[in-house]
Amino acid sequence: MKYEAPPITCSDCKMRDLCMPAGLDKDEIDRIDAVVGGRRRVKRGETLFRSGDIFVNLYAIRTGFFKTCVATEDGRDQVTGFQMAGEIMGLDGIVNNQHTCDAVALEDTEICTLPFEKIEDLSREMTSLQRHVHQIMSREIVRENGVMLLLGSMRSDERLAAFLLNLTQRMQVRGFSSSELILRMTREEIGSYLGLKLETISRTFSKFVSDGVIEVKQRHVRIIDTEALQAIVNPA
Amino acid sequence: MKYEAPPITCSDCKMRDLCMPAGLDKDEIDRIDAVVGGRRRVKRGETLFRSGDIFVNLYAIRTGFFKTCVATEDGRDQVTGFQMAGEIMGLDGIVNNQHTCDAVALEDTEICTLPFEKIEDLSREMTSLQRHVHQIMSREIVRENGVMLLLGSMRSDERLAAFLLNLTQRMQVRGFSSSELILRMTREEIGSYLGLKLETISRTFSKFVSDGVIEVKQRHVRIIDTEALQAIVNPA
DNA sequence: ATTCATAATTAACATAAATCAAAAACACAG
DNA sequence: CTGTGTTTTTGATTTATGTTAATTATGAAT
Repeated sequence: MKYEAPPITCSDCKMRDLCMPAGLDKDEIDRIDAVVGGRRRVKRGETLFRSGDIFVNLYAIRTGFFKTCVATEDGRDQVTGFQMAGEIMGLDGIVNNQHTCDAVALEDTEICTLPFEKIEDLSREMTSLQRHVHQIMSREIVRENGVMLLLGSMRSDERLAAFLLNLTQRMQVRGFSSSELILRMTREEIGSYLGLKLETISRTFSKFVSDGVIEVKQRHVRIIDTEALQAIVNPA
Repeated sequence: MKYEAPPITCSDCKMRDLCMPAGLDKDEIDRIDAVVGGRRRVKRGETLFRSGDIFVNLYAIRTGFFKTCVATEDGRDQVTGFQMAGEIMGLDGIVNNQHTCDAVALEDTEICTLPFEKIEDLSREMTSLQRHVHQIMSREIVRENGVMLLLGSMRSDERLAAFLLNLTQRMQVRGFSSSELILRMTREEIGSYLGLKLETISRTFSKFVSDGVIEVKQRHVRIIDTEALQAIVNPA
């Protein structure tokens, strides 16, 4: 089957340092490898899980970009995050055995399925894994705290600058350029995440361009002046 | 010492159902009791932990109300939550062994100290505790998703209505009236949490009063028409 | 009781961002 | 290459919320 993901193991995976605990020995890696339920592709626009689905697995992204969104009953929705390779999705489902958000692929992706019960079983035996699971969840809590700060007390230009810096930082950790950026999401999705309308995103991009802080060509963004962006986020 | 908290154990604690796993036998309760590091009072205005503090403990609230806030470098800050009896604080500290928010008592409180290493040790042996810790963290993630939805896509009256309903629901779980409410926080703190200014909170309260939805006398709020509040949050 | 500090209300006015609208740029199927 | 739908940009206008300011309530301290 041409579209099956290659049968790669965690030991071979370049994202290992991001989604697994650091400093494991060979045996420990194999034990984690054994709980990974499967790897599969999710194509652009497809949904990995959606609100209301029974929770069984966490998912690690091997390649590609996702968004997660929550919705009100009357149909408004809110992007709650953009996830990239090495990040874990599905933590929202643990508390009530049911997902409370949708995870949608923003480009063709490959994901690893992590049956949560098995993760729990193994993390009772492996302190490093237990610690890692706790850290992943805590990291998500801290991230969301930051988004609350952004949504609750920043202006539109501060929000967009913070967003761009966050993306480049995460890309840099993954070995990509910290000044060159290809956005996987629309202006509307960025706006939803930042609590703004797409027109405001577009206008703010234009303003940054005319101020010489970035260059924008479609979804391709080049950061010209990182310090200026930082100064926008954090006016001295 | 008059101001020492009484040496109450989890077995005696009325909040047990909220902060502990359900359905434990006597022995299991005792084992959890043994890891609780201590109980102490934190008075109104005092800080339980603050951003930058080394993370050692989680804290369970026995009585009283807290707020948590994060801050930008340039001094703006954002209330990220209001916590009440039975809720757990400090999860933000796990990921980097350092707290990233401040926890401030909004009235005189009693808290239980939960040394996190001991929690981790015990939860490797007690599946129910392990599961419980995961649920608490996941619940916090889901809560913050909800706040993001509120901050990112609701109007001021919708935000305040949602806030009031959330508070009454949580009070009701604790055996209090679902229509009678004493706010422990100022208008400014509510505003910070909801991404609004205190004047907007005050105006919106006044509007709700003149619409006959609530009665407000200082920090005392009486919900007259719950359905109307729900309709504001979720316009059909 | 009186004073002082903090909190809350209310009004008038300013502004950032939303809304409405139109055009341009682009992606892609045929 | 051509037509069609989506995404993006930009401008004109409106509006929700912020800002400023003055007044009143409340509670704590003496």
